[in-house]
Amino acid sequence: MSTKTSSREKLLNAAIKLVREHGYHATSVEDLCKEASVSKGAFFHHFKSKDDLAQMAAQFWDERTGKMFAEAPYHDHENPLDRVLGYVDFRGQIIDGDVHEFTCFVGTMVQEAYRDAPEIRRACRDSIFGHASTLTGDIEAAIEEAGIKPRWSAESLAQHTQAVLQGAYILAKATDGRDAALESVAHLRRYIELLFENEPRGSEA
Amino acid sequence: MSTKTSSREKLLNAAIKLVREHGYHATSVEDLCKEASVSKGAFFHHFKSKDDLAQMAAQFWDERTGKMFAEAPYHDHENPLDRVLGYVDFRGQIIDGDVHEFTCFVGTMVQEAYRDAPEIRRACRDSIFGHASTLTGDIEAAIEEAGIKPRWSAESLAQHTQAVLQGAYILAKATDGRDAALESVAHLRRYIELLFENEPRGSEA
DNA sequence: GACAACATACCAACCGGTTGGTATTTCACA
DNA sequence: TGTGAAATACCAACCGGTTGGTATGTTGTC
Repeated sequence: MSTKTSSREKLLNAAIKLVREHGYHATSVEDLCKEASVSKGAFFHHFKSKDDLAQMAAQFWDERTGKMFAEAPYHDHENPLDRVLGYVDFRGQIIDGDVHEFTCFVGTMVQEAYRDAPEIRRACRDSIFGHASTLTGDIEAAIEEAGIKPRWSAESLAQHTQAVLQGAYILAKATDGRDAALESVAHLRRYIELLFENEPRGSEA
Repeated sequence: MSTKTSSREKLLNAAIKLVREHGYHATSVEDLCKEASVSKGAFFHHFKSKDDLAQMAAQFWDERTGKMFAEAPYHDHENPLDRVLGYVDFRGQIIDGDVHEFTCFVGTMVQEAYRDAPEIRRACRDSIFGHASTLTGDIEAAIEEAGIKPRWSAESLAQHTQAVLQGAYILAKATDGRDAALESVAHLRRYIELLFENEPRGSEA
């Protein structure tokens, strides 16, 4: 339990920072070592390869963001729909600062790795869809509480929230600003509100 | 008017193909030359640099897809809302084949270039938002026809459709399949339907 | 003295880009 | 219509720098 961060963790954090800024292939092993203030020897002591680091960084990101969302205040709402909408609001709140500070590490990386690095792809997929699955319980409860029989599944809506967020980040990158992203999050919130206001109640439409 | 495609155009097409498959930085100039069956000399005769090709390819993609959407059948609907929903359905229909065949070239590239290559970023932004703007007219007409006074703007909804599509492509890449993307497009369609069913009519809510 | 945790020096392959040169097309003017 | 000079289109060989990865040595700790 040393006070200073281990080399391994410094490299993991460097990967998250530099990949979000420049992308995976544009970030060299030397860039990562410089950012983490470690030698190349240390890098290859802790990781088999650059791809190995990427895979581990995806898991590290998943754990880090997992904790952050688990501790977020939106879980405190009694009403399950309020928890879902609270999640969306929370996602809007953390769209702040520079683009590379609020965009998604695994969403960025999977675009560069999905075809040529299947292990990275799977690690990113697990992070995105694992995070989405933390929403399905609340969505299911909201469906039950509203007494509706939707044609869409809770899982599908949870995954759709991730699609909207990932797409919002692309608009943010394209414009180099957060405004377009926030607009999309507002549309997502409105969609969920409409879904629970207007689905047919207690019958298959 | 020669029958064979020019070297310049072959390189542009090679860029679109290889960047969609492997990403921008993972695609080397030599890869592009091999794919286009031209020499490196020809490459640098037609383009100042790799970044220059990328910028030109973004414009080329914009023109190509612009024609494709201009000729698509959804414009034929009399009702403007049907044209908007027809557009979304059309976007769903072209999500077919391998992932790299239906994903967006400029959306992929802007993620790798937004910070270090501002000219590429701008070219990608112009393509995405220019395409979005082809929808605003129909959305405005649909608003007028429905007699609603929405809190959202036509432009904002048009841009949101692009966010959903870009995000859908990320889910497709993460899963290496189209199913999750199609689900998100279905959610987008449902959102637009709900917006025009349920907005307050003729008054500010 | 065994082992993890590094550091240094190094490598072959590859990178974007340049060079000097040639084949082909275009076009003004006799 | 013929001609020559300029512009265009292209090619193979090459360049210095960078790449991911390795080989070998050193240090601190149990």
